[in-house]
Order: sequence, then C-alpha cells, then structure tokens
Amino acid sequence: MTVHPSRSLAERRQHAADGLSQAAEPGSGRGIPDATVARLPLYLRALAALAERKVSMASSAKLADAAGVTSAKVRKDLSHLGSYGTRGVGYDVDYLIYQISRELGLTRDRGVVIVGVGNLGQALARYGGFVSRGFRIAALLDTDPARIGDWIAGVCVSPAGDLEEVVRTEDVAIGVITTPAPAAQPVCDRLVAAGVTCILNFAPAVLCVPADVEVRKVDLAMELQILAFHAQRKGAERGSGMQLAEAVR
Amino acid sequence: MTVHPSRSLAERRQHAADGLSQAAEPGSGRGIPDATVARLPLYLRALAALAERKVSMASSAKLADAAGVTSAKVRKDLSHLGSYGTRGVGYDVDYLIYQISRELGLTRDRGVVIVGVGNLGQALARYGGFVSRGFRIAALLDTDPARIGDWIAGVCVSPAGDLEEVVRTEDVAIGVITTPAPAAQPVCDRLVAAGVTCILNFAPAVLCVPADVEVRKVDLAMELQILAFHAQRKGAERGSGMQLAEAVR
DNA sequence: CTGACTTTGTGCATTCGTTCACAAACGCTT
DNA sequence: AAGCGTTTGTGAACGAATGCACAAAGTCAG
Repeated sequence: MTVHPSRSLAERRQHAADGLSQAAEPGSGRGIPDATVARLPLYLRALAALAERKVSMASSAKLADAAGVTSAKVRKDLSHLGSYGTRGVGYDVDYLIYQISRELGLTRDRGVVIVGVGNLGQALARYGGFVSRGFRIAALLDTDPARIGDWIAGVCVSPAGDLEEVVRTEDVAIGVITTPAPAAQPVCDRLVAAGVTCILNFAPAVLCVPADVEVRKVDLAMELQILAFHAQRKGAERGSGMQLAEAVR
Repeated sequence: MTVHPSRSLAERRQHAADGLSQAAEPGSGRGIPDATVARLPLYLRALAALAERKVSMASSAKLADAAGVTSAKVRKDLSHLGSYGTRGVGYDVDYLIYQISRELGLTRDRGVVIVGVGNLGQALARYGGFVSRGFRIAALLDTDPARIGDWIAGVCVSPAGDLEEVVRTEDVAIGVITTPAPAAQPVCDRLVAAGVTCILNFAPAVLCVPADVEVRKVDLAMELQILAFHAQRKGAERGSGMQLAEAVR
C-alpha cells in the first residue's frame, strides 16, 4: 500500500477506486481552475434545490440541467474535487453538498464586514442569502454620523474608524465595499492593512491591491451596459432579415 | 406558452453572431468577442475619469492603468471597434468615449423595467449609476399590494400585471429581475413573451430562455462563496503547513 | 457468472482569450 | 526631407476553457 502518512488536510476518506490515478491528487484542492471554482456555488444551489425535493441521487445530466450547464462540464468540474460519483449511478446529493461546502470553506462561519451603508449596503445587509449560507455580518461601517447607531438586520452601524478593531477582534476575512467611488480605494487600503485578504467591490472604481489579495467586483451599471450592447445588436438585425420576429406566443 | 419546456439549455450563450464570418467592418462591429464587450464599459468609466481631469489624449498604457488591465488588452479590444487611435500619440479621449458609447448603444436612451421592489430592487432604483448612463427606469413592478403606489426615485410602483403593457408602450428592451427565486422563472417568461430580449437576473435561480434572449446573472451569495474559497485557500497556507506538502516542490 | 445497460472520469481536439513582439505609422526636430 | 522616438495595430505564440468520445467501472436481471 502506498499510503502517504502525512497527507493533506483533514482525513482522507478511502476513495475506493484509487487505481492508477496518481497525478490528480483528489481532494487536496490545489489546482482547481478558476472557472470551476466560480461554478461550485452554482452546483451547490442546484444540489440544495434537489435535496429539497427529496432527491438523493443525481446524474451529471440531471445536475447539469438544474444548474444550467452541460453535463460534461459538471463531470469535469466535480472531478477536480475528487472521485465523488459512482459510475452507473451518479452523485449522492447530500454527500456532494458536503464536499462542495467543505471545498468552498463554508463549513466554518466567516465574518464579513460591509463598508458603506447606503442603498446598496443596506440591501446587502438585509439580504437573507448571506446569513443563510454561513456568512456572519461582523459589522456595518459608515462615515455618516446620521447613520451611525442605526440597527439594520440586527447589526448596529458603527463608525468607519472601528474598521481595524472589528477586523482584528472578529477575525474578518472578507470585506464588502459599498461606498461611493472616491472612498473605495482608501477603504480598500485600510481593509488590506488590517489583514483582509478577500474583497468584494461594488463601487465603480478600479481597486489597486497587493498580489496576495483577491478582489471581485460587481458593477451594476456595467452589467446594464453590456446588455445594452446586445439589445442594440438584436435591434439592428430586426431591420434586415430575421428568422424569428415576434413568433413567441 | 413556453417554447421548449424540457430543453436542456446547453448552448445558450454560444452564438456570437457567427453568421457572417466577416468582422472587418469597423462601424458595424459585428464580431466583437464577448470578453471585449464586457470590458468596454470599464474603458468607458476610465475614459470618463480622464476626461474629468481634462486629459484630452491617452495612450493605451495610460488607459490600461486607469482601467486596471494590460495595455495589450486595451489595444486589441479597441482595435475591434476600428482604428480610432493615432500612432505615436494615443487615443483622443472624447472621441473614444463617443465611439464606445455608440458601440454599446448608449447614445439612445433605453427603457428598463425592474420587477421586484424588495431590498435589492429599491436599492437599484435609487442607484444613480443607472439614470446617469442613459438608462431610464420605465417601471417598478411588484405583486405586494402594500408596495404598489409607493414612489421610489421618482417612479411609482405598479402592479406586476402591468408588465406587458409597460414593455409595449415604453419600448423596454431590458428587464431586471429582483424577485425571490421562485418568482424568477415566471417573471422571466412573461418578460420574454412581452418582447424583452435582455435580462439581468439577481434572483438565485437558473433562468431558461429561448436562444435569442441574452441573460446575465448577478448572484451576491455566489460571489461571497467564491471569495470564501480563496479565503480558505490563503488561510490554510498561513495557519500551518498542512497543505502544500513536499510533493509539490 | 455473464451480459446488457448506465454513468463517471478523462484524454484529446477545438475554440476562445491573453500575451508577446514587431513592423508600420505618426509627430517632432533638425 | 530625413532621422528619431513614440505608440498603434496585429500576426503569432501561448494558455485556459470547453466540448467530444470512449474506456473503465458500476448496477441489475436472469
């Protein structure tokens, strides 16, 4: 038996079919492509919907349909996590939920700090999807004295000066920026200096961060503009020959 | 009535107007890659910031810095729109703003309907970034009688039953879905049936649409989960040398 | 046990996107 | 007009992601 004694994190469950797979290093999660990581939450949502309907097993085709992707993509994506499927049968829904949750780090609750309690910040704070998925709002921060002291979704709005202390005491790993654009970079700098390594930026500004900090951005105006491009493209085709004009009934 | 109820939406985002292989026509801009289109709003924002600082010309390097991308990417992206730069000099800021705006279809104002006036819907309605970029909120729709009649950002909340009429009379091309997940697909079907060809979906649900309808999705919980993955990855490396065993090096 | 059937996991080809490197084009100076 | 420095536009190399096809591995019936 070629069992590695000091193997990667946690315990390695005995994946029965070890066979000849040596390069994959299942479960260690080292080389998961970004595109796959971005889809894991999608699968998680689809699996949760299946579990709600008391479905205990799901093939890649069924999962693909529920997630809106192709079955080949599902299989390749899941294969990066390890061999958690059974050939001829499919994937165990509950077990796969657990494995993906573990890979995403959702098994342990994570503190999130939201900086900027404007329209969007308030909406995010009240959005149930955060808390229900293991994210705890550690703090709501703002510079406006009129807002400080307000209670939103059971959390009190604190002055922005508390940022460093909150990050330290609450072990915050994720910062959400919902400030106006000019305040975004200074806030970002303070978050990074305080030890935050992952930032979700809703402000319409380009953030400059060290290489070891992960930034994801959501720009609502940008999304609309992209759609406007497609709307124009479709609209232009309407003038010439179209095969499906208003045939949708 | 839905067109393909059980149709797997495998190849939904695939056609990028490949009908005509020719893409050399600068003005028409038929074959612009999706990745480039997604960055055009980013360039637009960067250019607007430069224009505000009275910068009249900008090289690809300067633009790249302002947009947070590489200069090669800027040049290749802009080359898809046509030759709007001057060698040895750079790009004229105002002219480029006009060209990109035109390509994105922002020169003519576009009606947007927001369905679902909850936390997020309200925040979007009040978000200034929409109106300031040529998007007009044609209607706010909701099913909750308690919300109907409210005035948000100068727009009155109408009953969801008005959807078809609003889309028709206001020539709405873009629909924004901010309903709870279960209501998303029915709302989507009604939008599509009414003639909306572009949909921005904030509901945590997979939408099934005909091939000629463009859907973009923004899932806030999903973004946080992706960040959680990176947070865990970084955290594991820092805390102890569990992962990254000696095998890799 | 055998054989028919189902489904995973994965090598391979293809398509899509990014990066590199450089000739062509432009302004400016002489 | 000619030479010099700068910057664009683009072919080509490279890399990542997707789709395809099929062997391996499982279930199930008899």
